[in-house]
Amino acid sequence: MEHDEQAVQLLQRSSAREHTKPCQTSLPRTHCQDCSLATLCLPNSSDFDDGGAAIEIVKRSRPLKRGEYLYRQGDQFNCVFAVCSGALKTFGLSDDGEELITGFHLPSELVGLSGMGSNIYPVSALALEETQVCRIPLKQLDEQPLELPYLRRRLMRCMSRELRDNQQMRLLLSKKNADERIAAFLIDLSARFRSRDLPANQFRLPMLRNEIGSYLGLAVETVSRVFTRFQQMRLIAAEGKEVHILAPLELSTLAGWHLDDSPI
Amino acid sequence: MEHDEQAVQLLQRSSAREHTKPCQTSLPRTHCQDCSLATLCLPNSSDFDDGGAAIEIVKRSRPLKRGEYLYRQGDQFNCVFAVCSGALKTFGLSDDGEELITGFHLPSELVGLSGMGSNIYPVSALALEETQVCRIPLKQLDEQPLELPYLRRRLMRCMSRELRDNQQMRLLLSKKNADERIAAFLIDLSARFRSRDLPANQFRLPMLRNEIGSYLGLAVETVSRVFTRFQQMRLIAAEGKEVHILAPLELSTLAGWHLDDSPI
DNA sequence: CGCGCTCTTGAAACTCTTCAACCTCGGTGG
DNA sequence: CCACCGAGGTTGAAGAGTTTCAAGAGCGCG
Repeated sequence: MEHDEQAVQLLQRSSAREHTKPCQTSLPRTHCQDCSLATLCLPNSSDFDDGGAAIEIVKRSRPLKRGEYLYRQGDQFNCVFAVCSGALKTFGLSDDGEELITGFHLPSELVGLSGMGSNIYPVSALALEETQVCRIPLKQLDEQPLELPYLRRRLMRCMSRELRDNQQMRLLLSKKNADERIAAFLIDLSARFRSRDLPANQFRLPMLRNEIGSYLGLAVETVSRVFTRFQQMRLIAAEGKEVHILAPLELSTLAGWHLDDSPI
Repeated sequence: MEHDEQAVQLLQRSSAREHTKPCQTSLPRTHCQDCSLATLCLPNSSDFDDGGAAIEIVKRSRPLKRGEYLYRQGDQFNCVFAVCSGALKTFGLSDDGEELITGFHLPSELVGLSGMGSNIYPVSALALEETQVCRIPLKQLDEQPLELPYLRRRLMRCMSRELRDNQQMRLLLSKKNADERIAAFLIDLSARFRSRDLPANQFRLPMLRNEIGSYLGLAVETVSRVFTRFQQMRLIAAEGKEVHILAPLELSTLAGWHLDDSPI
């Protein structure tokens, strides 16, 4: 597992007209405009009053292998990342060295926002599978005020969104039992797949059972038991990481989302 | 309990030279410069490159009485608030109508950030005691990009801070037992009092036991039992809401903060 | 092929919640 | 002035849910 600076080695991005020779890693030159996630990663493209400036500073990194770090807890904060493909987890370490997962990040989602206000990343980010990200270099927003109103707003909105998600997770962790937590977790994942126009009721979990447990504040064994119980109840069909949601409505009811389901 | 719009009735702020006649509510005219919390609420005043513009838009509201709402869950997002005096709690409602507390807000701290990216406040904010706030009208940061770099940065930093605090709370809720939660809660409060140059080891809790429980994901009875146990262990002395921390170090150890204690 | 990791399952142990009772205190009204 | 009342707080005992410990099955990979 390499460290951030090596791991995220940036490509030289070719400008629109300029034709550069292929670099060693032979990665595709990319533009946000070409990206299949553009509408998700940069929503409201009508809002593009930066004249393309925002896009110019976003660069795609070389792919991360499974188990590779995007950044580590304590690293100097450089930039925020948008996931292009694959999946990441962010986590910190507890006193006894146990890994405590704070989030999973799928394509079209941003990673690293929590480091924004300070000099360092407060958690580590690691690839759960072959993963590609786009790097949004911000240095310190403090020292170098962004002159890109569009991107700034987008970041603001994402942070606010993450704040609300976090609060909802806190409610989940304080008040919900194991069944409700797993149900909510599956429904949440389902919605995130749907937002990418992927099958919402049939997907592959990018994380292990024990990672689900760490995220939801449950022991692995409990996660496993709940999965088994859900299958007996015909709510889901699961085979390893492959999951079919058989009864989405019942599952949603079980999850019992209440505060604000609507992401606005 | 009144609604936001009535509750937060703004004063006309007098300009520096202009002498206006007292208004009916006879509240003191205030400036950020005069505020005892200025260095906390607006840290790094050397950084004041807005030429005072940021300060101009901040207005102090009339005091809220205990039990009065600052805003309600679902209200349209108008502004962020800085607490001047008193204390607030923010909370949502669960399916069964139970109140779920997401945070306590003491003087010098901001309230309402989680509504920033959307049109509405995702939680309610209510005064735990006589409370005064300063209103920072932002409308929608989206539509009306702030031209106040200093204030914008301050908000950014606060959101990021809140993100990290939230993640730490999630760790607390997933992994810590009742003793550890209460210890962490007291240590956190202690630090927040200290940052205002108030006694860090002797303070009055602005919230009820059941509110502590709601915040920490514990039953009231559990909170009460832990308080009793801590007193038997001579970690604290508590009489109602009045708390003395007798053994700050032991309490910190018990709390076992690990991820990032340093607020940067 | 076997080793290790993941996942599953069972039984015991433990923590926290729930239910119920009681206490204290401050406010209110007789 | 005192009794009453309700809210907040404390304490005990029973019960539920989850963790922990232990063992075994499945599976991929060197």
